[in-house]
Amino acid sequence: MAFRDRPDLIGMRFVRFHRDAKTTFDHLKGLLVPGSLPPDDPTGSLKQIDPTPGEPHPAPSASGAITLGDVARLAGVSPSTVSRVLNRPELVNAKTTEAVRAAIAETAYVPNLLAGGLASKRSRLVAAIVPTIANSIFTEAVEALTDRLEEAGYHVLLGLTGYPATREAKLVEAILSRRPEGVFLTGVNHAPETYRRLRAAGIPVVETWDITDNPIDVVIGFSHAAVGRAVATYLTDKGYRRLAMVWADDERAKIRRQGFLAALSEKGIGDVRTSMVPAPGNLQRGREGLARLLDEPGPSPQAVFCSSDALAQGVLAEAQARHLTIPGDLAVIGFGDLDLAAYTYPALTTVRIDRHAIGLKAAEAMLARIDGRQEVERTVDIGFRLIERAST
Amino acid sequence: MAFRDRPDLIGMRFVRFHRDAKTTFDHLKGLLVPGSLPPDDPTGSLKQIDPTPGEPHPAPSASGAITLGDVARLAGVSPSTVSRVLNRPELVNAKTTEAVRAAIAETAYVPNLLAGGLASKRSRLVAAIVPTIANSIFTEAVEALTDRLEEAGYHVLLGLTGYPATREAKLVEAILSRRPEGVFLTGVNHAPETYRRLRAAGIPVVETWDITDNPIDVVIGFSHAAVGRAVATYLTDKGYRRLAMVWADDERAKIRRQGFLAALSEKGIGDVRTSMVPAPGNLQRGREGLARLLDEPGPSPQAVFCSSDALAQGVLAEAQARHLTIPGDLAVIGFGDLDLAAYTYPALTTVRIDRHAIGLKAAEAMLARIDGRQEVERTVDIGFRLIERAST
DNA sequence: AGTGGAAATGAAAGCGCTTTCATCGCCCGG
DNA sequence: CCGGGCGATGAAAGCGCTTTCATTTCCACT
Repeated sequence: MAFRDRPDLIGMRFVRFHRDAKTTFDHLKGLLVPGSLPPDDPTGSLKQIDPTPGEPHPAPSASGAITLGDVARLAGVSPSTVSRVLNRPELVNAKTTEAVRAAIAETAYVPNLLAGGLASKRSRLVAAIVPTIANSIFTEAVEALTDRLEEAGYHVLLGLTGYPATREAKLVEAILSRRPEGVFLTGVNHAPETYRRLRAAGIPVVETWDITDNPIDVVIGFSHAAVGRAVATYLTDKGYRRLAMVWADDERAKIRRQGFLAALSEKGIGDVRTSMVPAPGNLQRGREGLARLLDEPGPSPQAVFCSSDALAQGVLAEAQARHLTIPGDLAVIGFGDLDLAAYTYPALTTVRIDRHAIGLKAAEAMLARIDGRQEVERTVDIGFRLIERAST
Repeated sequence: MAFRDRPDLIGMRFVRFHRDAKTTFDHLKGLLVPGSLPPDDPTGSLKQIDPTPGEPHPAPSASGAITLGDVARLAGVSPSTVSRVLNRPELVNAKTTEAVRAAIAETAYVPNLLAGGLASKRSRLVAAIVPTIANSIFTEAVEALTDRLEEAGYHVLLGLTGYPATREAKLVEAILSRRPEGVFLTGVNHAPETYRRLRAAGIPVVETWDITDNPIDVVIGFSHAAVGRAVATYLTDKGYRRLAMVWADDERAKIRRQGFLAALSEKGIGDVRTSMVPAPGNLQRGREGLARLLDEPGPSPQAVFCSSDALAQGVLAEAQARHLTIPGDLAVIGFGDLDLAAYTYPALTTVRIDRHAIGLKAAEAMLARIDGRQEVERTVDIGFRLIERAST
């Protein structure tokens, strides 16, 4: 209470300005580029190799950075040999390899993958394009993708499209100029322009988090309509009749909702109220969503289906704030099976998606494609599982 | 109950194999490279420009992809002019620009930034190195960084070091070969090797999530010790005496803990039990942590300080499961002010960090450095705020 | 009409690698 | 003792851009 007025408990902000020479790198231009020797060692061994006229190997790079040519001269071999040591060591004699490695260590050489990628036409880069990573269901897939590709010597370029994916088309265009060797996409609906560019790029494209019979290349996901139907069946089998939804209507949630409503109407349940909230769903919006539902006139629902676990958590919180017992007064079911779902109180019934598998399989599919392997599953349904817990 | 045995509610897995020609890209090698014409248009207008002997501009690229030279020939200008249109349009006559843009559109030209970066020594790449992004406190900073840098024409390379940051050194090494123009790092403690390489790279380096007087370059964060002290003061001022901790002891949490304990012992409170759990903290570990604390013999704590909100959420859940009233039986305070903290039941008292600001300021600092701007704040303490809610 | 200077463009030399192709020893079998 | 073949290495030609520097063009003014 009075605490908010206690400035001593508030972290102090302090900021320092340094205006000395170390503050910018201007004075180091062309000197402290990657791999160069420390400035306090102007007589480093490299400099002592005087590139006399007739010297067979390349002169030191003009820019001052250590290049593969510098390493080659120090090791007394040709640049091609250094390149081989780095990329195809099995082609090089053990003694030579050793000499080259010593030269690399001595010069603190850092290869330039921009140059390497240009020459070899292999960027060893993969783009991951997702709506958001902030407390999102996508992060685990991106993390699995990154980890697996890292092992294989690839790096991941992160592209964030926002929710809804308004920036996707421009992002894909921009990122293709990096010549990625693969693209990880979220969802299966993309701008026509995006399709064109991606097909023209001729690289593996993995669409995820949904399923389609007509993928650009590979799709790894599951049927959102089937999720909706499964939840409908589950809730009606449990005897719930007055149903409602708290829903953040992103593209894929929309399909879950349609599946849910279609299955319900087959069972003669037609009056399902939906409390729509903006995507992405979070705890706050879940609370607000349920509040709106309960404050409206009409019979109160027996069960609420939420488009995400985050929303469901909010629904749980709001229900508790209103002293409703769960599932007695209100049953709640979420979607996603976030880590927390098993540990909310009461534990949350939800739909589990193997998010890690999506990222991992995407990585494997890309690597297989890049290897030119013939048999790649084009449509992978990783399925889902309804996890029953205490909230229903 | 019986539901787990209802296979019809379980998402079916299905997998299809396609073995037709479209399954791999082998047959397209050198054809469908980025920017090439669609294969069903073999008489594309480009092909009709017969590169007769004496043709002043470059012949079509051997690899088949559309290059800047192809665009130049079609537009009837030199490659340098096309390059200018793309990078410094203010230097080019309006009519010429128009002709070049038309040629770019017609050829669906996609610039090659590997080549551009090599020639200009500007990769327009920034590396973001964080322990994890899976439901983590770091994602918002990475997202803000990515968004801001995207605007400026940069892309972000994502590097995941794991928890603890065992892979950081190797990751930094690998990623420097991409010649990033800046590096975003988590924490202020790094391997000596990492320091060396980063300094040698001569690029802006922003360390985050902590503070130090001796940053590699720029540090943007806050004092974890001060957080610990502030929480200690707050809890004791509220009258709590029997205190405990549920703690995931990562590098920075360790410092918060020390600050907390030091401030308490100054107040004569020395017997603070800590329930340690593995990092990263999550809801499950929070529950387990509190359970261990309560099941041990001895007086039960009046208040628990958790190293993260995720953990605090678990503590809340476990307390509820045990029918403890909060804060009457047990007060709970977290750290991080995740979105959900305001909406748990009861709402969680916690410490707010402006995560978004960390990413944004990091981006701004890098861009300022890259621009060669002189005055860059080397040490930025973004502070923190203790947010009092219902759980204490 | 002539001229100076700015604006616009082109020529050419790389950026730092990879990769093909050629060359050079060297060992083994005949 | 000689030729074939293989393992190991080097020479050189790019990869597709950017960026000086030089040249041409175009005006505004005298």
